[in-house]
Amino acid sequence: MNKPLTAIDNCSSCPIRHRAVCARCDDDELVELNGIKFYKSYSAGQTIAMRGDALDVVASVVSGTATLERAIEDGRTQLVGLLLPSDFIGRPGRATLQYDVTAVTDVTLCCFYRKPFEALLVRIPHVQERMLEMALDELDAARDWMLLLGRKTAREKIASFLMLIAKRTVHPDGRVLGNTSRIELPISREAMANFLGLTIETVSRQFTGLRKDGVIELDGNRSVIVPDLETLLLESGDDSDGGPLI
Amino acid sequence: MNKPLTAIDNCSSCPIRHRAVCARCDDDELVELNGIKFYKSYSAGQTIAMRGDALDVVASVVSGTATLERAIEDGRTQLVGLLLPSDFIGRPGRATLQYDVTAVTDVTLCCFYRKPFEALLVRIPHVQERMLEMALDELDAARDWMLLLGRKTAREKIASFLMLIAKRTVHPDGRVLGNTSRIELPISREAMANFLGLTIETVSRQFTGLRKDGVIELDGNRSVIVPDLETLLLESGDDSDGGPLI
DNA sequence: CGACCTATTGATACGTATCAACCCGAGTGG
DNA sequence: CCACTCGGGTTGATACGTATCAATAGGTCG
Repeated sequence: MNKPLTAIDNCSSCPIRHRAVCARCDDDELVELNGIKFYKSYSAGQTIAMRGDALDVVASVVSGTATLERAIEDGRTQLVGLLLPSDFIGRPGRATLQYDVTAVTDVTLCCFYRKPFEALLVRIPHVQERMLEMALDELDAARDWMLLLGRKTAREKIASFLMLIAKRTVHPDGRVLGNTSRIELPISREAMANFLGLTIETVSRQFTGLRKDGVIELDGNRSVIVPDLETLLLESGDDSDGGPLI
Repeated sequence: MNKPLTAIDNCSSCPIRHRAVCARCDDDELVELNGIKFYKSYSAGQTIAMRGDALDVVASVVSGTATLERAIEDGRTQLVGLLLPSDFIGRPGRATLQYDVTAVTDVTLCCFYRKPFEALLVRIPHVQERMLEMALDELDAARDWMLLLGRKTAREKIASFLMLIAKRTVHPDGRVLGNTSRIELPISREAMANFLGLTIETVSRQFTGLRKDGVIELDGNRSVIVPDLETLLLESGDDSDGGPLI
């Protein structure tokens, strides 16, 4: 499913070249990054790292989907990040990982050892600028997610989640709204439940409810057809005047 | 209640000198910051800025408490940030504000016009480094908050909130746990409810419950005495092995 | 003193969790 | 080729936690 590594071992042909931490780098800087990067792949279901692990490596997601989650002892789990291609894993300046990272599909990472990467942050301001921009974007996303978790109903949560995936998936230059669209769900019902602060049963019931009301159609477990994205947006409880998210 | 502006108009005597965006600056850089900063004060209850406003100014909280919140049309509101001294308001590179910002106590801000501040970010890497560090800290805090909102019970939410305030309030060098402590609540029951994804009535009931169980004592509406912080920590549902947050 | 705001307490409703059964497609092995 | 099992998903009955609606209490200010 993933491109073989050989196809992307040169940064200039990398699929996340223009969205990841390296987005602003010029050719010279890219050469430097290229020199210290290495790829690592994980198969679906595999644990990439666990809370408390030493954080020796930071990485960008090149392909596939991973999750960031936080758990309490009694088993309750909250997904706190959905890592899609171009998203960054790990944090410069911190020695241990705060969250569990899991590959939900086959995943390929573009990795850097943390120490040299930190040194590089200082030398190449373009990387640091992009890191800051990405961190602030994630912060905004996290805050929207807090509104969802704290104040939205189960149905609104599901609709919001579908909109989120639709937005992240669609061509960055393309329009999103106003027409039929197929949404490929990157995660299972259980992961969705953990993302939305719900149980798997409630997630399932809300899918059924939205289907019966004609808002969505289901095509297998991992694919949703949305006849009218505007209707779905209304169900999500989000302001229409929210401004462009990407 | 606040120090008069004249007492802090020199950066070197500023109370947030070592925690705000300027924390890593040397004396020369401080002079440059000093040259373009200006103070602005708001009284308790005042709106500092609203969602959609042009973001011409960015600022650090010097004293007082402000909130960042997100609302949906029907009145549901979620607090997405609690801004205490040294916290930063606004985002370089973005032209409009995403959240409503309100002063909950009298607040003094150290302001910069956004454009010159952005230029300064490029010139003074120390500021950008610190901005990145602070953004990542906030991201971690937001993720912890997502766990709270999505998975914790009302009682755990209240206990977690009290622990959060205790941690932010205590002397940065001082120990927190193991002894009696008085926590001054910076916000009203309503704001707490909006922070925790609860109603004001539930917040009140949980306070009563924790009081009846001897976990806390109430001294007026804005002050909580905690006989044993360890007990409160247990009530919060957080792992004890969570590592130091600050 | 009365008006008002914030917080508390009470009665009840409602949404989601919980517990349990069932369905379905994919492997797997006889 | 079919029976079996297994994991993920759906559906149903019921329980429980928190929201909602309503009344009361306490403090502050005019």
